Amino acid sequence: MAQPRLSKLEMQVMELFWEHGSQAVREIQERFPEKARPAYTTVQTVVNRLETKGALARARKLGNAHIFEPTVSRNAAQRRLVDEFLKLFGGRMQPLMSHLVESGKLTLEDVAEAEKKLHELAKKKGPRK
Amino acid sequence: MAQPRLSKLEMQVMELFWEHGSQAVREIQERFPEKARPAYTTVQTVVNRLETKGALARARKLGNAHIFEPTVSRNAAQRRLVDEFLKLFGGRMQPLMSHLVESGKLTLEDVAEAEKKLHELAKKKGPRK
DNA sequence: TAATAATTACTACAGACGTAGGAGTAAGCG
DNA sequence: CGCTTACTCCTACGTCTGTAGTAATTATTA
Repeated sequence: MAQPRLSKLEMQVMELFWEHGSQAVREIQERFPEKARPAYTTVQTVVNRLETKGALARARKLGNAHIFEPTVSRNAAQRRLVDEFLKLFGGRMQPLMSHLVESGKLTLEDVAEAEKKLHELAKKKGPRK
Repeated sequence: MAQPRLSKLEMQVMELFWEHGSQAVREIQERFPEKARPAYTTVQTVVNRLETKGALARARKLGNAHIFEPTVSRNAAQRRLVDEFLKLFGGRMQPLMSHLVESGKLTLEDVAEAEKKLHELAKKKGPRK
């Protein structure tokens, strides 16, 4: 498997790595909002699983603690999620977009931004037939 | 819980209900593409779970078979998924849109469509400050 | 109505996840 | 060099999902 699927909590942990770089389990754990902070060993388990999945690697040791570093990019991981998610909609964008619009999450700026990107991409790749 | 989360397979089954209306387990099963058709009892299990979750209900009997009918709308279920999915992105649309664009799933038509919807919505709700 | 076919009901099970406890071990401190 | 603290390693466990078998029951039909 290229990149195995990452679960919700695993993504949250990865997010902390992408945002703050290499760090130890303790640091990760303490970055969780106090109100919803998992036990140290819970974070540890997740980190271990991420290591097994090849999303994190041990970079070095600091004292007796392992410092982990991300080995997949946020981009790759998110892409993976988006692809999978789209399948739930039968790959059809229309319903997805509708929901985004109706829920108020998608703004005109977002749309404009997307349009710009699309045009750039079209230019780079060459206009299709 | 308003609508409990529906899994991938559960969504696939629901999709068949939304598309074809009330039907029996056997029909559902046979609608799966032959190449990836789960065992009859697998479908049955999923249908039962959907019933428990309140997404399907027994409408009537035909012979000794139960005819199930959907009790949640496709719209509501999809909305649920979209909301949950967005959380994985910290609610930020930008990365999501980027991926959609880059994967080539989002077309200019989709964007135009979204824009139109946004304008309609703005009109209906009244222009904000 | 007795045999046959189709359905339902119940049970099972493995893998992924969230969650975490406990034992063992290494590090630093006094 | 013991003591205390922090961290790792291993194990566990309940829930959800995908998957499906078997037994019991109901229809159907010859």
